[in-house]
Amino acid sequence: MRKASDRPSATVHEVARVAGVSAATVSRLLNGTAKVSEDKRQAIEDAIERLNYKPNVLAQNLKTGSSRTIGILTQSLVSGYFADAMAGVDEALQGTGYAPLIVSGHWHAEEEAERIELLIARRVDGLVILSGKLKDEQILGLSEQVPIVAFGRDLQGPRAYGFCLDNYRGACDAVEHLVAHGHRDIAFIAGPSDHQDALARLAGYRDTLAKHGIKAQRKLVLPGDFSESGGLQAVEGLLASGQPFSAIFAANDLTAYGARLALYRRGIAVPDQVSVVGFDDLHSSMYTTPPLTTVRQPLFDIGQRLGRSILRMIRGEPYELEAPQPTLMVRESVRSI
Amino acid sequence: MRKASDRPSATVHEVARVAGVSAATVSRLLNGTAKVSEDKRQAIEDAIERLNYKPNVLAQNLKTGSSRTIGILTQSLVSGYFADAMAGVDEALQGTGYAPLIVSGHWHAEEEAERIELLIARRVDGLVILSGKLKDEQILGLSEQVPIVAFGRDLQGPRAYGFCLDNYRGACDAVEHLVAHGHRDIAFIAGPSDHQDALARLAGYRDTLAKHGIKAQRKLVLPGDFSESGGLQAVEGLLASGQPFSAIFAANDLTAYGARLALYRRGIAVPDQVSVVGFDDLHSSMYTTPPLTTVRQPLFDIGQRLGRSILRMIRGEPYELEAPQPTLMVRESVRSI
DNA sequence: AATATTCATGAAATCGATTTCATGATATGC
DNA sequence: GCATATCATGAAATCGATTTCATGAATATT
Repeated sequence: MRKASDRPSATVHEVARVAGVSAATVSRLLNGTAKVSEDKRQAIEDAIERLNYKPNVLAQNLKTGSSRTIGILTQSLVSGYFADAMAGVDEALQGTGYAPLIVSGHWHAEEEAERIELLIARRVDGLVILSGKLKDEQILGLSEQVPIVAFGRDLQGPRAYGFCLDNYRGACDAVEHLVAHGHRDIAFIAGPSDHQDALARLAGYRDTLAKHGIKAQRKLVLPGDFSESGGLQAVEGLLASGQPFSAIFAANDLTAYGARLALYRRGIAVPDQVSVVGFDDLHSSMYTTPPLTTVRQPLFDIGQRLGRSILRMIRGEPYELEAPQPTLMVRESVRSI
Repeated sequence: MRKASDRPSATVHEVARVAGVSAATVSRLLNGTAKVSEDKRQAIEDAIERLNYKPNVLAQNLKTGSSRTIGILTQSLVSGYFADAMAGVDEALQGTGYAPLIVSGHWHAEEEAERIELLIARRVDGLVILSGKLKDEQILGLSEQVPIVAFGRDLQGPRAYGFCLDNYRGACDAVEHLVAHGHRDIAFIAGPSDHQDALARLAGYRDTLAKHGIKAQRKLVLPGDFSESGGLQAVEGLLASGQPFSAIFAANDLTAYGARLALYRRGIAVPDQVSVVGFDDLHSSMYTTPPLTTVRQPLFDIGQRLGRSILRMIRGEPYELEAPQPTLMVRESVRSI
């Protein structure tokens, strides 16, 4: 089914020769840069058809100085959290002629800087940064070379713009929910102490307890690391400490999964004996047993906004600025006492 | 902290002028294409340092006709299954100068073909295909334009090579495990009926039952679609049918999650009343309650092999051919009866 | 009808590297 | 000591598009 003409790699010049015009005219027609007469248009289109001409993107890139590529810096390729955001960016890029170039920094500032260097060397037209450990000034500096939008940091510069989800508010909502269900001995499994989001969630937890006149128990705040094993260990520690508690607020869903498993292992029923609330709303949280009540981050939506914004920024158009809001997804892991 | 010389975009010619040599010599030094005398080497390196010269990748791409890019066709950007494989490919590409360009076909042949077209237009040097609905002949055809390695299909061509995991064997192992634990009424929740892997798993299920002289009950084979909701509905249907069963083998982990939730909703304990086995071994399967016994596909490893193989193929070197084996991960969702 | 504009078009320059080809300078062989 | 082979090097061509600039034709203006 393969016509001889299927062989690609005809050039503008060949097309021009066959159509009896100059290469300039072909280019003009293709890019709509200038009007070309009807008869030549026809001739050129015929030639293109006949030769199965496809412009050489590499040559276009060189000439225009742009790779029609958007760099995405994520922190993990296997995290459902980041995957959602990346899918959003991808969606926003669909049909625009831009393709995403994805690299991972693995939560390591040096590696991030290195990967971004690579992206810039490849002449990405814009950069989407998802969280990470780079300092704001570094990003601002980088933005002199390439426009940047970021999630997970508050940035504002001529060519850099970043926003955070309101983690504090999300945490408040979660704890309010537990308090409203009669819980007062609420444990919190924290995230990494050098992580902005984790800190905001901790603050929301503390302030909400205080607001309701609940004394904060030191022993109820457990260290964690945003991973399942961290959650598991935290709960094992909590159980071992003998400190009474009726609910757990985990700094993220993975932590909640681990906590859930630790309770299961000890034969403690969720939510009948202990209630659990997470943060993030990963896909799988809808299908845990029981389905997890958690604070939703609309990551796909965030990704889309980032994608649209970076395109706007590249084109010099104004871009949107409102940060999305977290919402509490009430499912089945919390019970009134 | 930004020196004036930090401004990039010096060219070979500027470097050549500053170093008092020709552009050709600079290129030769940088690529090691030919020997250059010690004094010139020194001069060139000084000039590069002084001008903060970075080769323009876009120009290199045009001249060499390669983009130093590997296309990855996945079926979903948010699936933990594919994410693992992509991470493996990424890992294999690390430090080789090749970057991955990821597109998703969403299990839709036309979309796959379209995206691949895009990748080829971008002059990817190689293509990694993860599963999908394209026909083998289509892939073979594509491989005339670009070397291809694929997972999830058996391919063998001059510039195309694909392998599958032994899904049949994995399914046999799973069912053997259940039988060995005394189960005879084993339900199977299938995958999409147009999916090669799903069919192989079904065959493994049937054959293993037969091998043990267990009569296959039609009502014990439920339709599914590789998703949680499919698993949930399947079990609801099974329960409604009144057909007795003591174990469920789900065609993949997501299905198992859904099945698990359906049982939970009816107050049926896993594994005490019903045992469950999955397939894939997603990360989260280690932290479900109970942790899921499942057949592991070493997807990261597979991704690495794919990445290494495509690089080899591009360079014209011989590449590895052995397919990886599935292994049963025994955890806590199966109990003897 | 004569001049001023507008307009479509092609030739050639350009983007920034790599590579061929020619050349003059060494090194080697007899 | 002369011819030949080897070698480092630079000038120029090349990859395949886009874009500037010049030009002659067509149209508008008075």
